[in-house]
Amino acid sequence: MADARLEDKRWSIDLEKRIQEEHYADEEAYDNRYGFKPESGKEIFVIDTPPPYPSGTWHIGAVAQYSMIDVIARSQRLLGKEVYFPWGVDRNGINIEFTVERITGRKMKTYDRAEFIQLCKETIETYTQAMRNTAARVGLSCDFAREYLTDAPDYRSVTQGIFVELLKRGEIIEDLRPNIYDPIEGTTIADAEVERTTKTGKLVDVRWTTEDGETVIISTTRPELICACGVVVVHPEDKRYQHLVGKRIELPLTTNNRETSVEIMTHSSVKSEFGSGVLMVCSFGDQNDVAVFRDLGLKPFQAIDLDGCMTEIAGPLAGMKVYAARKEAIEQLEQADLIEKIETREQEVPISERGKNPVEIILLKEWYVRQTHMQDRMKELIEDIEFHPPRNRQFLIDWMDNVSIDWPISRRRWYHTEIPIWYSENGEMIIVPPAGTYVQPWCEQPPEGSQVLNRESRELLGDYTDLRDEMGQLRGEEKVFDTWMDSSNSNLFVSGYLNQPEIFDKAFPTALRPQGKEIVRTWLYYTLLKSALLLDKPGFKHVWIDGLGMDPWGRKMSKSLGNGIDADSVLECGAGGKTGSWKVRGPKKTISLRANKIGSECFRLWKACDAQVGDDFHINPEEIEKRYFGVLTKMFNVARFASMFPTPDDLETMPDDLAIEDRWILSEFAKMMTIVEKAWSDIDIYRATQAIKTFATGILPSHWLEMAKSRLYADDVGAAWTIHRIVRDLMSAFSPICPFFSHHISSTLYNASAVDARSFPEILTIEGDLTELSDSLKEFNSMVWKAKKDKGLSLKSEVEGITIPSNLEDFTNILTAMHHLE
RNA sequence: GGGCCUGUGGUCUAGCGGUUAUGACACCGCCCUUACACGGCGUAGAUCGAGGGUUCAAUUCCCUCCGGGCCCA
Repeated sequence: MADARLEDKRWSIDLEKRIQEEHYADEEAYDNRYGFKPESGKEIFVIDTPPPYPSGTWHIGAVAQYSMIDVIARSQRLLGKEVYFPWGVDRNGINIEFTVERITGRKMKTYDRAEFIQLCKETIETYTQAMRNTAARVGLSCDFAREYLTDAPDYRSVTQGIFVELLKRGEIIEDLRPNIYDPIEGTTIADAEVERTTKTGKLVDVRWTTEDGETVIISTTRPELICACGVVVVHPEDKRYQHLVGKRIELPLTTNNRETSVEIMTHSSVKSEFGSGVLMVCSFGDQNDVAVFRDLGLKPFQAIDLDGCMTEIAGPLAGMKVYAARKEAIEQLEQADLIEKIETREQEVPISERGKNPVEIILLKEWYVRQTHMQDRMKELIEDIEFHPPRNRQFLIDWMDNVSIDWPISRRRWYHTEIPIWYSENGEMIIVPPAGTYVQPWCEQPPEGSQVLNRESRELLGDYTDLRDEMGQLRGEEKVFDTWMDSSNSNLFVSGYLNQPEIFDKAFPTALRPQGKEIVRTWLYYTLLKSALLLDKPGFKHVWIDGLGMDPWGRKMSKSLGNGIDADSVLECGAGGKTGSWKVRGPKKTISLRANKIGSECFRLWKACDAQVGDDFHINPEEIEKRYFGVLTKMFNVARFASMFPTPDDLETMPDDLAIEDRWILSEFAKMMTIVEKAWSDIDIYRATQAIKTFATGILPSHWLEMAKSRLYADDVGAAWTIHRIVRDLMSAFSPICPFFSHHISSTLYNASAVDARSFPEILTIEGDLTELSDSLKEFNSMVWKAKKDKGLSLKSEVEGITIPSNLEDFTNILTAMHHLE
C-alpha cells in the first residue's frame, strides 16, 4: 500500500477546470482526439447538430440538450465509430437584425444595406465567441477546427446552390399568392412562424341589404375589409337563408373601382350558430377566407399594401393604416345607421413570432418551395427513420397532415442569404450563378459561369456571357431567404453534399439528427423536405428528439416569465469556492436558489440521469447539486481508494485463482457493462447512466469493497486486479457522460485516458452465475448491520450468534472477516 | 376546439398485466469503520389523480372525468 495516486481529496470544480484547461491547451492533441477523420476506414457517424443561434446568453435548457448530444458523440466514438460532431453556428436571421436595431435605436431600413450587414456581422461575432466558450466549458467534443457559420460564404453558397438546383427542377416556383405578411417589419413570413395571442376587439353586427331590399345582419371583426369582400356565404343546410342564395347583396361601405355588390353563395365552412350565420368573405381576413376564395374560384382583391395601408379600392379609407381604417369604417357605418350592435370580446389574433405584430394576409409575388405534393412520399421515406423516443414521430406526422400550402421562402430583410437571381430588363429571363459561388445580387453583377433561364418555363437558354447583350439593364433580386432555407441544409452540408462527394456517399443519410421537440415542424420538417426533394431519401437514420428544459414548476423558461437560468452561472457554480445563487420568478412568488458546486460534470450527469429522452425536464440548480454531486464524490473516492494500491502490470488476463467474492463482483460488473454497451448502441443515455450509477455507488463500494478491504491492505494480488480492472473499464463506460472526470482518473491510474477509448471494454466471462447470490449477500449484510445497530455496537465490533445462510456458505470466510463474526 | 404527452411517499423519479411498488433528495435515529462525515448504516413515510370497465389478477390495458404541460386551429 502506498499513498493515493489521486492527490485531490475529493472532486471539485477547481479540479474540473484545471483538467479542462489542460484538455484544451494543445490544439493538435484535441484534433487527434475529436477531429473528424473520414479516411480512418471506420464506420462514419455524422451528427447533424443543431447550430445554435447566438443571442447573448445561451439558454440552459439548450446547453443541457447539447451536452447530451455530446454524450451521444462520445459514446459512438467509444463504440468504434468515426464520429463527425460538427460545431456550427446559425447566424442568419431577423433576430440579430432586431438586436442591432435595439442597440442602435435605429430601424434597419434607415441604414445603408451594406453598413447594416456589417453591424450585424460584428455584433453576432461577439455573441458567437461567448457561445464557443460555453460550448467548451460544458465539454462538447465538437470538431471546433471545422466550425461552420451559416452566414459565411461557403455555407451560403450551398444554400444558394441547392436553391438553383431545385429551381431548375421546378420544385421552386414563383407565384402571386396570398401570403402572411408582417407590415411592421415589412416581410413575408411562413405559416410556421405565426403565433396567436388574445386581444380585446370589437365584433360589429352590420346591416346589409339584398337586391330585394331584405336586411341581413353580418358579424365581422374586420369591417375595414368590406371593400375586399368577394362573396357572402351561408351554410348550405341553413334553412333560414335558402331563399337568399344566388341573390346579390350591396356592400354597406363606399368602395372604389370595383362592383358594389357581391353574390350570396353557400360554403360548408360557415358556422351557422356564430352571429347571424351569414359570413362575409374578404381577401383576406384570415386563412379560412383564403380557402373560400380558392374553393369558389374567386378573384381576390388587394386591399392592404406592403406598408399596411388600405389601397385605393377602400375608397374613403384608402391610405389609412389598417387599425385606423377599422375605426373609421365603424364610424361611417354608424353615421349611416347600419350598425345593429357592437360587442367587445376577446379574440384570437395571429401575430408574427419574431416581431409580435398582428399579421395580414396579402397578395404578393414570392418564391415558394413546393411541398404539398410531397407529403405522401415523405411519409413513406420517414418510415425508415428510427425515432427516439418512438412516440415523437407523431409530432412530425401531425404537422405533415396540416401542411396545406407551399412554403414561402422569400423575405424582405437583409441579414440573410440572398436569393441568387438577376432579372433581365423585360423580366422574362433570369440569371442564376454556378454551384459553389456565393452571390449578393443586390450589389453585384452575375459571376463567371452564370446561366440564363426562362423565368416561366425554367428552360436553360444559355450562358450569361453569351447572352449578356440581350438581357438589357439587369435587376438583382433584393429579397433574401427565410432562415430555415439555410438551416434545413445542415445535414447536407455536414455530410459533404456539394463539397465532398466521396464522403457524402458514405455519410448520407446522416446518422443522427438530435434536436428539441419545439422545432419539429420547422427544422426537422424542412430538412426532411429538402432531402426528399433533392435525393428522394430520408435525411437521417436516427432522429433523437429531446424534451424541453422547464423551470422548477414545470413551466417553459422564457424572458417574459422571468424564470430563466443562465447556463454559465450553473457551470461556474463552485469555481474558486464561489456559491451560485439564482432568483427565479415562480407562479406565486420569487424564490432564491443556492448551490455550492455544480460544474460541467455534475450538470451533465444530472441531465443524463434525470429524465428519459423526450421527457421535459425541470431545471433546479439546488436539486442538481443535492442529487448528483454526491455521486461524483462517491465514484471519485472509490477510484482514490483503488489508487492506493499498485496497478497490476497485466490488467487484460484475469488471474485464475480469484477469490469467490472477486468473481462475484466481476459477474455483477459484466452484467452492468453488458447493459451499458447495449444502451450506448441504442442511444439510450438514461439507461446507460442509471446502470453505471447504481453499480458504482451501490453494490461496488457498499458490499464488495467492504469485503475486499482487508485483502487489499494485505497486498492481495487478486483483489487489486479486480478493483483496478473494474475502475479502469468503468471509467471508459462512464467517459461519455463525465469526460473530464473519467479522463483524470484513468490517465492518473492507468496512463491512458478513458476518452481515447475507441472500443468498448472487453466484457469478462465469469464461470457460474454468481449474480444470483447478490440479493442474498445484500440482505445478509443489511441484516448484520441492523443487528449491530440494534445492539448499539459499532460496525467494527465483534458480534456473535449470527449464522451465515447455506446458499452463501462459499462466502463464510470473507463474511466472517468482514463483519467480525465470531 | 383538435393532437400529443403527463399525474406514483413532503419533493423528484423507476415501473409498461401477477413486485413485500424502484431509487434519489429532504426528514428522523445511530455510527469518525486505515477511500469518502460533501460520508456510512438504518427507521418511518404512497389507499400509484378520481370514477367506471376488461381480466382469475391492474399502478400497468380500455373509457369518462379532473388537474398539469407542449404544439396546433
